[in-house]
Amino acid sequence: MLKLSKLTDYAVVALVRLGQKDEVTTSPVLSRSTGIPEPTVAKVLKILATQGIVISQRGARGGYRLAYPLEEISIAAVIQAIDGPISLTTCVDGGECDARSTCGLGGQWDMVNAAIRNALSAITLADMKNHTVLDRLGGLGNPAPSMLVGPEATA
Amino acid sequence: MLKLSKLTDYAVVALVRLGQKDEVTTSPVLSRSTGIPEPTVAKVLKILATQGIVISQRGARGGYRLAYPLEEISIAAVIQAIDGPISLTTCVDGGECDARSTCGLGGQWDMVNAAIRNALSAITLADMKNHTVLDRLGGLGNPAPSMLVGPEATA
DNA sequence: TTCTATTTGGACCGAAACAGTACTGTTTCA
DNA sequence: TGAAACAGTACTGTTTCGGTCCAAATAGAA
Ligand code: FES
Ligand code: FES
Repeated sequence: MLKLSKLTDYAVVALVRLGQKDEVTTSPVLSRSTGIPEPTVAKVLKILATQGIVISQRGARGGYRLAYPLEEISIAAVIQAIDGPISLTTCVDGGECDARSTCGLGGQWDMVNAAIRNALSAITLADMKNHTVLDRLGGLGNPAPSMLVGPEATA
Repeated sequence: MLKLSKLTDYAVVALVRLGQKDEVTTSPVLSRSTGIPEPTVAKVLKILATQGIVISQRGARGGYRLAYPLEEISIAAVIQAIDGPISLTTCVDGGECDARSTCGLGGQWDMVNAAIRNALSAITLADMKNHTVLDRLGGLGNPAPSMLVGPEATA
C-alpha cells in the first residue's frame, strides 16, 4: 500500500511531543500524553535510542530526550530509523533482481528513490508541528501535472 | 521498509516493454522478453487491466496493450494500481488513529503524502525508459538539505 | 455451426513481514 | 538497599504479499 509502518507514525508523534518540553520524559508519561499504548511507545523509543535520535537516561528519574532540536530531524531520518533504509525497489545498488539482464531500465529506480528521499528529507518534525511545510518548501516542490492516467484507482 | 512491492517493480518493467510495440502481447511473450516468471507477469497484467492501465483482449490471439502512451502513465499511477492508494499513515482523511485526539499534529500527514504523491506523479514511464527524469524535472525538485540528523541508520 | 486452442479472469493457499506483548537484566537515584 | 526506568530479547497473533491453480470467454479452424 506504500504506507509507512504504524510504528513510524507513533515515532513522529512521540518525538514532536518530546520536543515540546526540554526535559527528560519517561515512556509512561509519553504514553499518557500521546494516547499511544504504553508498551508500544516504549518499543518505539527504544529503537529511536539505538539510532541516536533520542538520548536515553537510565535508572530512576530517567527517561528520554531529543538528541537534536525538532528543526534538525527530518521525516526521512525517522523513517529510516524505524523502517530501515528507504529503497523503493529490490533492484538497487547491490539488490538482486530476477530480471536484471532483460529488464532494460537498468538503474532507473535509483532516480525514483532519490526523488522520494528528497521529498521526505525536506520535511522536518518542526514543520509537522507548526504546519509550515508548504511555506518552507515554497509549494511542495515540483508542480506534478495531476496524477496522469489516474484511473481513479482509489480502491 | 518503505519499499514498494515487487509486483509494482514488475509492473513497471512489463509496461515499459509493452509500450515498445504497439500491438497486443500475451503474458507468455512478455514473460520471455522481460525475464519475469510467467505466472507473476500474468497476475500483474490482470491487476493493471482491472485498473484500466492496460486493455485486455480475451480469447485466442488475445493479449494486452497499453491504454495510454507511456508519456501519460506516471509511476504514481502504477503504484496506486498495484499497491493501492498512496497514504503513508493510517490517520488520513477517514482513517482511524488511536491517538487522534491527543496527537496534536492533526492532518499534517496529508502534507507528507502530497509531497510523495507529487514526486511520484512527476515521473512517467517514458522517463524511466529514456532516462530523462532529471531533464524533465530540472534536477529532482527541491534541493533537500542533506538527510538531516542522518544517524546513518543504514542498518 | 461446432469444436478446440488460446488467453484472460477470479479464487485460493502458503510464506513472510509486522505489530504488539511479555519477561529478564542492567543502571541510576533517593 | 530498594524502587524506578531503560535495554534487550524472545514470543505470538495478525495481516499482507507473492505465487499457484482452475474456471470463463473469445477467435479461429474444421
Ligand atoms: S527491475 Fe530490477 S533490474 Fe530492472
Ligand atoms: S498520528 Fe494519527 S491522528 Fe495524529
